[in-house]
Order: sequence, then C-alpha cells, then structure tokens
Amino acid sequence: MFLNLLRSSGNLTQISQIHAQIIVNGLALHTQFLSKLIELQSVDYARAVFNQLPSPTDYSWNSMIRLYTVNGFPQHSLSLYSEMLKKDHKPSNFTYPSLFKACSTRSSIEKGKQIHAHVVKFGFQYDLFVNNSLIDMYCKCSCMKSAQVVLDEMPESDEVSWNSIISGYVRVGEIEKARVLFGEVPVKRNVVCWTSLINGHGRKGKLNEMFRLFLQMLVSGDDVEPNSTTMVCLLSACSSPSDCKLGNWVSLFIDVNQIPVTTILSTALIDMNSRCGDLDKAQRLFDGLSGKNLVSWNAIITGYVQTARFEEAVRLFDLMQTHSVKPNEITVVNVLSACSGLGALELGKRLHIYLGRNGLDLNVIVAAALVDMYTKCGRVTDACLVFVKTPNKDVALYNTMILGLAYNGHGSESLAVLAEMERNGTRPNDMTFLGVLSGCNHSGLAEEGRYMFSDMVKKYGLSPKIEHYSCMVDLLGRAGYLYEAFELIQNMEISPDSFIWSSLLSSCRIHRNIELADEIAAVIMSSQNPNSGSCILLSNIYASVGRWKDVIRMRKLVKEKGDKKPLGVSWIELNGSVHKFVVEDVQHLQSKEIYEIHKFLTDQLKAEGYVPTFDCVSS
DNA sequence: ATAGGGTTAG
Repeated sequence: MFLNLLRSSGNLTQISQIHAQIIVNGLALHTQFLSKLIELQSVDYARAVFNQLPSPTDYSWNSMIRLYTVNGFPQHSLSLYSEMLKKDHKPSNFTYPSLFKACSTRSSIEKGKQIHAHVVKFGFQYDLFVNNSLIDMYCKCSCMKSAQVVLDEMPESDEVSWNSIISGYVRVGEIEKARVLFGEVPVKRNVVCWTSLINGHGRKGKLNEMFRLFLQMLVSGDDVEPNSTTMVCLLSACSSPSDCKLGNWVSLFIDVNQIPVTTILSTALIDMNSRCGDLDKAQRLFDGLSGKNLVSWNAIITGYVQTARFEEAVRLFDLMQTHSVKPNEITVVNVLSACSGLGALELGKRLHIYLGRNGLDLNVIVAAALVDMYTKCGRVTDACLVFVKTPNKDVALYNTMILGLAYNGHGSESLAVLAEMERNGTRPNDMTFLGVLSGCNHSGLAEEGRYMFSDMVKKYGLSPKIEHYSCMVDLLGRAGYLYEAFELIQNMEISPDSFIWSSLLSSCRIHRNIELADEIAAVIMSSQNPNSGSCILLSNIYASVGRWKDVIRMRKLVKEKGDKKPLGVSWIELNGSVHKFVVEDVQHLQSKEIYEIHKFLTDQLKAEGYVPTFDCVSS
C-alpha cells in the first residue's frame, strides 16, 4: 500500500505523511522512498530519516549505502558500511555491489581489496552480482590481473562479467587482449560487448578496423542492433578533419536508422562537426539541444576556440554562466586559450581567480593554459609563479614556459628552464628545442643557439624539422653568419620552403650582402615558384644599391602573382572588453577619435626626429 | 533492491 502511494506522491508533505505512517508501523525504509526524498531534498535528509528508524533492516542499510554511492558520496557509503559492521548488522549479497562501485577509483582500491576479503568471510564469493561488481571495480582501478582472477574463479559468468572485463582491457589500452576475450566469450555477445570492442579500436585510431567491426556487428548472427552509445564511439573516433567523411556517414546512419539522439550523442555530433570545421552545423545542433549540460557547453566552446573564433567562444562562455552552468577545468582551459589569442588579460586573471575560489584542480593542463595566457599577455612574472607552483610538470608544460619566455625576449631564462627539465629527468622533444632556439633567436644568443641545435641532434637524437631550420637560419643570419646559414639550408634533408629563403634574404638586407642575395635569387628563380615575399625583399635589396632594372623586374613578378596578404588584425582589451582593429578599419564606435590620436602621436614622433622606414614596405 | 559500453582540455 505504501509503495503505491509513494510512486504517485509528488511533494514533500505527502512524503512526510507516508513517512510518519511507516515509522508508526515500524516498517523498513524502502529505496524508492529514500530516492524520492533525495529527488525532493538531499541525501542528508534521507540520512536523517534513516537515523530515525528504530531498527533498520537489511533493506534499509543497503538502500542508504547505495544512495550514497549513486549520488556521488562514496566515502559516506563506506563509513556507513563500517557503522553497520560495528553495530553487528550482517551485510547481505545486496550490500556489496554499491560498495565496490564506491571503491572504483585508483585511490580507493586498497579499501576495495579489504572489502573483497569480507565477501569471502561472509560467504558471498559465489554470488554472480557480487563477482560482477568486483570485476568492474578492479577494471576501473586498472588492476586487470585481479579482475581476471575473479572472472576465472567465479562458478558461473554471464554477459555482464565478460563485457566488464573486455571494456576493462580496452580502458587500459590492451586491445589485443580485448580481442582475444571477445573471441572466447562463452555467452551471447550483445550490443555492449560489440560496442566495447569497437570503442577500443576507435581509441587506438584504427578507424578502418573499427568500421569493419561495426559492419560485422550488423551482419553477425548475434542479432545486435547498434544504439546511441555505439554511435558515440564511432563519432568520437573521427577526431581529425580527414575523418570528416566518416563522421558525416555516421551522422547519416543515425538519421536513417532513427537512433535516439541523447544528450551525449548530440554532444558527440557537435564535437565531430566542429572538428570538421563546420561550426555552423555544430551551433545549430547545440541550439536544438534541449538537455544542454556542462559537456555540451564545453564542446561548442572548444569548437570556436579551435577555429580561432575567440570572441564567439568568450560570448558563449558568458552565456553559459547566465544559464547557471558552472565552468569546470575543461571550460577554463578553453577560455584561457581564447584569452591568449585575444590578449584578454583581465578575463584571464578572472579565470585564474575563479579556479582557486572554486577548488578546481590546477593540473598540468590548466597550468599550461595559464602560463600560455600570461606570457601571451606579456605577464612573464605571473606565468612563472604558476609554473613554479605546479607539481609533476610534464614536457608540454615545460615547453609552454620555454616558448613563453622565448617570445618575451628572455632567451637565457628559457635555456635555464631547459636545464631544469633535464635535471628533473623530463626528456625534451622537438617542441622544446623550437622554444629554446626561438629564445636564442629573439635574444641574439647565436652561440648558444648553435650549441642547442647540435645537442638536439647529437644528445637527443631528434631530427630537426623545417621550423627548427628556419629558426637557425634566422638566428645565424641576424648574427651575420650568412654563409653558415646558407650552407645549413643546402645541407638540409628537407627541401627549403619560401619562408626560410625570405628569412635569409632579410638577413642579407640587414647586413647589406648583395652577393649572397644574388646567389639566393638564382636558386629561388630556378626553383618552382618564388613567393611574393621573397620578390619584395629582393626588390628592396636591389633598390638600396640602385639596381633599378632588377627592382622593376621583381615588382613585375609580384604584380603577376597578385596574391593578397590577409589583413593584419590586432586586439586590445580595455576594462574587460575586447576591441578589435583591422588595417584601415572604421568599424569601431570611436574610430574617428582613435585616428585623431594616432595622427597626433605620429606627428609628435616626427617632431622628435622619427623617420618611418619604408624600405621594408612595398606594393 | 544489487552488475556491463559512451561525450568536453595542451
């Protein structure tokens, strides 16, 4: 009778009345009753009700333990279990599944092992549900050996046992082991089983094999229908723009087969479309999503950040908060990255404060985003503070710091950070050296740069990419080692691009070496397709020595190519809002005043004797 | 009453 009343009851008054009756009659506390209390109130309220029970039954203890676990309070679940034992209340086979779920993190595995011993002590080691939850716990803690022992020793296993262990091997990346078990499954392979294996291949980037398995599943004798989760796995594997076609095929499959589009599936579709660069489609999906959650907001914000549409990203971030969705670490990392792109220091600082105030995890990824933001906004000291305080630094964080120091002109400090990372046993990679070399370049440390370049190859066995060569050519060229730079280009195992030649030409101009410029010109002109940048540089060099015929020849070449450079854009943040400026643009509300002040400043400079150089500017 | 697969960050 009470149960039916509970099912239909909607508000707390009714619940309380039923509750009173239950207590009067000395009945056990029912899960559905407690669940309803949580729905209307909180776990604390449910606990208060539990505490009032004169003599809680098995049922009541198990329900309360379970509620703590499913509502995200695993530690409470465990301490209630201790209390239960202290009060000499015997656990039942129903007690353990939620306890093992509560121990499904790496940090709680020791506790889980202890409770595993209780299972044996109380004689539940043959219970299917208990063993299945044990397998799941060991898998979630990456203890595959223990999980395998439980599976091998249980008297009978079912689909759930095998699905758990297969997904466990997928989780730890042992895809081959997962495949072997998949082939040995003694029970029916259902959609969960197939989906786990499909997911495993997707996560390893084996897209061909993944789709082959998917098609195999459709025609297999297992009579399995793919569902939303299967689609999510397929979509999340299509992570690079080259997988666009596959992603769209999955999209179409969902439509044609009317797979239910859950919030998670919709989020995966948003993510896939933004990775393919179709932000409009992603935005439309997002707009149409009724159950937007934190992850969906993060997915769309990520889309805008990764296509460099920073202003839109920040706008969505503000909008998200007006919808009372609280940002997490992932949100903050993305918006910080937008701040780096915009130079939005004020917003960046607010995010830094937000992280601390809300107890978010300052992990290495967050730290790198902060360091990047501060250095791109010119706040090297603030970046260093974050960097120094971060434990367990990884190579990417080191690289961010080194590069940040580099383009702020702190070359020797970036060398010091490299030395520190070597002391800490973090192996530098090619990005590290790009940072260090560019630091040497920006600070004119030619000798150190040369030394680092040779270390990179000889000490670490890294093969330089075109970016490293460009940096070295620029470094040597600026320092006047023009022929060394020229030789470096000629000895590269990669073919030089136009930027590297432009860089050397620019050095020839600085050091007024016409001979080498002529030599380079010969190389460039005989090659494929000289770019207009190089031609402009050459024309400037010829102009400086009065070789007007050559100037005209170069200008003609540039005109013929007629390629347009993208307009230069700059941003400035003022009182927390970002202002954007494009060359010659009059979009800004105060553009008239801005140009007036600009003219005033230019006039002042000229009055002080400033003469703008136009020899680098052309056409 | 108890168990299994999935989405977002450098």
